[in-house]
Amino acid sequence: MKVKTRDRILTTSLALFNELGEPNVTTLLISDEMDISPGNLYYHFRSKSDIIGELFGQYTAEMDDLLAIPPDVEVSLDQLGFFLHLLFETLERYRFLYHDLVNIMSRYPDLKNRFRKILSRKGKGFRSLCDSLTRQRLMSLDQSSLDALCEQLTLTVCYWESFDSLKELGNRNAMDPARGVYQVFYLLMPHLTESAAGELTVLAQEYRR
Amino acid sequence: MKVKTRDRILTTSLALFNELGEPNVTTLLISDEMDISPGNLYYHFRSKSDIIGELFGQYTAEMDDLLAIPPDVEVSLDQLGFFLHLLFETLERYRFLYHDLVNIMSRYPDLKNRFRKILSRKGKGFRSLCDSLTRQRLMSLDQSSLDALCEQLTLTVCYWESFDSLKELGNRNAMDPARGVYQVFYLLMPHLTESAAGELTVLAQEYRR
DNA sequence: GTCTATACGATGATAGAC
DNA sequence: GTCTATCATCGTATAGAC
Repeated sequence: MKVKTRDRILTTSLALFNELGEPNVTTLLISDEMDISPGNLYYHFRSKSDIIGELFGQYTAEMDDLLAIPPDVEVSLDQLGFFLHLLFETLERYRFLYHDLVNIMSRYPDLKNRFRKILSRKGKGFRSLCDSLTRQRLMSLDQSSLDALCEQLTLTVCYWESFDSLKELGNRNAMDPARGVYQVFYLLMPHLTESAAGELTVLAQEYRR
Repeated sequence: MKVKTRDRILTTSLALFNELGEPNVTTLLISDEMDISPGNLYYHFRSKSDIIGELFGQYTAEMDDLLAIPPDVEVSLDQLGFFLHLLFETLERYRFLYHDLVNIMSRYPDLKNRFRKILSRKGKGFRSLCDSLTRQRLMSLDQSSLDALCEQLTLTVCYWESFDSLKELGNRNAMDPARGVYQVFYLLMPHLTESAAGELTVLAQEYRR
């Protein structure tokens, strides 16, 4: 069973975008990498922005799936770690989007609002998770602190990969979702009750590299 | 006394880069905006990357100045707020650098190492400040938490502006350094002693918008 | 120092045969 | 569906006159 060319274009583009940065990837490079002709690529996609739009659609779909957290959910710290790991893994797979955000958004303007929607969904997801921890009396926060924390969590998941890969340039450690989970754990730590914080410290060691 | 053309090129470029994103600003647009010819621009700068390199030099110089924090410094919370405000203000003035980081770094490769140097300098600066707070018994942290906190502070100052302007797209609130200060205050809050946290809460209100 | 004119290369995209 | 041309455009950069 052969993989459809259209899908191969998407996966190849994604890989190249992540590796080289979207602006450095020409339609010629994509078709070259796939051993097809540029004309063939343009048979499947009307333009380069269409490819990006479709990849963004995939990203959105995966994120929506991940962030569909019921407001009455009860998460354990273990489950939280698992969730975060999945989240960082997904963000890493579409990391090119955040590497040249302004450039990408300015060339494909409809992406702006779609980006903002995802952003607010991330914030709401974290809110649900924090609420859950609060209900379980693992965490205790006043309103302002909670707002600031969720904001901070959202910022961190969005930009952690960019930050980390800049710091670890060419390092083998780079691009391990676990590093992100570890960092977020330490963001939550100071707001947890003593026993929960102890548990999370132990858990954090498993994510440490 | 006339401002030198060379300097006007730099300030005009900076303004346009910040407003439109560096990849969207052509040398023609710069010279057009200044009412000079493209040839004239190329008389003063050998290439577009030279302009970016020089702007990056300015950014580095201002940052180095700001981050030259003596290890034995004693800062009050007030002074800390003032420092953060200056820091965010400077980062905002050179925000284009972080808006398309990968793209910029890939086209002007020598910037990579210079970026990393600044990054590590930021981390060390925050370390000195935290050490000062610790010495004054305003803050208390184990080693792992301190590392994670400084990492988090560095990430936040680098990407806060990008994050905030994405969230507040076209909003008037956007691009006020005070918002960044407020956010960083809440990052420090949970690690402070009760009285210091109270003081910082009050101070944070002044930065609230 | 500043201008006009232009070369050059790269890239997104199309036309038409197979 | 896929290929081989080929176009049109744009952006950087240079040459040479004033």
